[in-house]
Amino acid sequence: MESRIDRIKKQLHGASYKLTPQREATVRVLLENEEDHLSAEDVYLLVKEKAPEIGLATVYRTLELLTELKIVDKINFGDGVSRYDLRQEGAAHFHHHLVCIECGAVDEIQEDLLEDVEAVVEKRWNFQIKDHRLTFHGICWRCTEKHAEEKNKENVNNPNNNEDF
Amino acid sequence: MESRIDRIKKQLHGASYKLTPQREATVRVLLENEEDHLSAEDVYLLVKEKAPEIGLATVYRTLELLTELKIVDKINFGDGVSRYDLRQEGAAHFHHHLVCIECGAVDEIQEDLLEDVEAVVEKRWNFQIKDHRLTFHGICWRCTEKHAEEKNKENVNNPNNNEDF
DNA sequence: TGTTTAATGATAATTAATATCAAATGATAA
DNA sequence: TTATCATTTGATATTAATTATCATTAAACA
Ligand SMILES: [Zn+2]
Ligand SMILES: [Zn+2]
Ligand SMILES: [Zn+2]
Ligand SMILES: [Zn+2]
Repeated sequence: MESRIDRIKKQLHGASYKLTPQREATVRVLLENEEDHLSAEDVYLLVKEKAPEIGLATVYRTLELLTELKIVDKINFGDGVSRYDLRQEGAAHFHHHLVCIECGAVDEIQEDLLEDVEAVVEKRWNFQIKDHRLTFHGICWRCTEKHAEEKNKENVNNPNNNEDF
Repeated sequence: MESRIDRIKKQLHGASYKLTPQREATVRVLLENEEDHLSAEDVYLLVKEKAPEIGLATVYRTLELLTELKIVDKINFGDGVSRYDLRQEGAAHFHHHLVCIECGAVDEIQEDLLEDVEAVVEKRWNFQIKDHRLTFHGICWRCTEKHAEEKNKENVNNPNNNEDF
């Protein structure tokens, strides 16, 4: 954690920015909620817990800065809100997402999976890929399991249930 | 074109909606600009040319309705605006996009390309995929060509240019 | 220490999208 | 046709996310 912050500090310095206390507090919130997909507002509320004097504008500015430096990626899942996602250290590309249309959960896929597709696109469309966004919308494993359980319960209560036939 | 509108009309009726003159005008604008990626505001301005009495709210409502019926897909390329894209008739999935980070052009990929990836995701992550969004960010072929031309010109003007060594 | 520059916080302004509601339209049945 | 009822519309108010502004503060400098 500390070493991660140190490296981010160096990245900022490399682009002649400072890691101010407000920026550090913001980065810490992102690190502590690495698996979440927080909006600027979400980050603001969490940062305020440790640094109550921080302003919303500063959070927006910090997130913008981190995006510019490719420390975080900005993504929009279709609700009108931008969300901010720490990039895996050293990752060449942004990771992928599974958005559940039933429960709203957002799961991550860290594996690349797109290598072949990107080779085709670069060649056939003569397009130099710098980054990508890949999001699947569907039903997550938790919701699928829940459905199976419910169906089970139904059949126990009513063994002659023949909806399957 | 007319037959396409007829089929959309039937889709609306099937869901017990009417194809009102306002809705038809909106659909026509989408058909006439099929390769563009119009925002609600863009659509509004274009529709007003043929149906000046239409209100912005109606355009938003129509686009929402068409999205619900999967006649159009709503997509966001990272500027804060939703854009609306006619789905290919009969297409199972939304097509992919190439967004140029230099000139802003948005090109389309109609080929699926994701079949294998989706099979892996469905199995390994136990996720039932219903739809997807795939966007590549990079440099389009036009910008690449332009760069090549510029470099050429440079070398003609200054044959001893040795920046390549 | 004074001087310059960068960063911050409060708040105003902008913008996209949604909500509200009275009026218009359209289909339906007497 | 006319009365009736639900749907749709247009104008406008409202909400919500983001950006802009600007005076103040903090940091680097020399
Ligand atoms: Zn789920
Ligand atoms: Zn993520
Ligand atoms: Zn380009
Ligand atoms: Zn498209």
